[in-house]
Amino acid sequence: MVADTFYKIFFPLVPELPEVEIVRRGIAPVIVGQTIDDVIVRERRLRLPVTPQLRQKTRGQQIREVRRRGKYLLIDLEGSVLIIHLGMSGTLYFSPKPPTRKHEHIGWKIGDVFLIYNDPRRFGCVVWSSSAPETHPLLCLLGPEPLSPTFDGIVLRQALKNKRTSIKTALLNGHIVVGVGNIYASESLHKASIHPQTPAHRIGNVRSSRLADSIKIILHQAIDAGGSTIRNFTNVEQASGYFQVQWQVYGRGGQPCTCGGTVRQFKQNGRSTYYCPRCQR
DNA sequence: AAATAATCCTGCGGGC
DNA sequence: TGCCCGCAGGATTATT
Repeated sequence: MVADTFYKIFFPLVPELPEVEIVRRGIAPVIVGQTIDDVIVRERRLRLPVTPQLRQKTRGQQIREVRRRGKYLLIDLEGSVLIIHLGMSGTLYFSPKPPTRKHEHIGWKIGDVFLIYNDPRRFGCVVWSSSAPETHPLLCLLGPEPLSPTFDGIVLRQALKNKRTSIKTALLNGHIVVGVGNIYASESLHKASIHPQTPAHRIGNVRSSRLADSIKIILHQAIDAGGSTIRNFTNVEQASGYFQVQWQVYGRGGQPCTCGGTVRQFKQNGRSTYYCPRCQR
């Protein structure tokens, strides 16, 4: 039973893999095994239009499992699946009331609570699919999971060796690896001491191995920081510790790096990149 | 064919 | 105080 107060998980960051994983861990224990009693759709104009099937095909369905693929959340039903992406401003949280507030686009009535999809910028999507999510157009071309044991320096080097674009741009494209967005790309490259403008094919075996390890460590740290404070999504106060995560370079232009250098900011493909010119080569 | 630019959208903060 | 502008970025589409 969720308390009758309005609780909302708010991420100050754009949801990347760790944030989606934390959402997954937060909602799974509450909804797995439960039945979707009803679906309220208030706004269909998301990145992909919300279809009538989202309500028609899922009412009365039991929730079997909650999985994650990259930045996509997968809610398995009985022979079908909900594919949810939080875009840049999406949040999922529980409320005792149906969705009525601004940007509360979708609400699932599950037992005595509502799971609310809130997304001010509407860059996210909520899709119902009757086929296996792995074959869905949204997911079928995605690269490897960075936290999978099969993702390592060898795999990364192989994927980078024919790419002439910069390593930072390569990390963001979803084909080399999934789940790494603008923030964790900068952080991972800093940890691996790699300059963000390095051509991808110039990253050899040694640095590929270091980068793969760095990505895993950075993502795990973020998940642990959130996961250790957000036990479930019924108490927003417990989330405060998550906000205290300190990035090494992201958002710190002009400030000192731990190496004694000064963090710099510049644009790559319209996206802000942060790095330290002293320790990243 | 691959790399880059434009696009969607709202909230927020700076400047005046 | 309020308005305008720029900025923020995930993923798709269009263009070079």
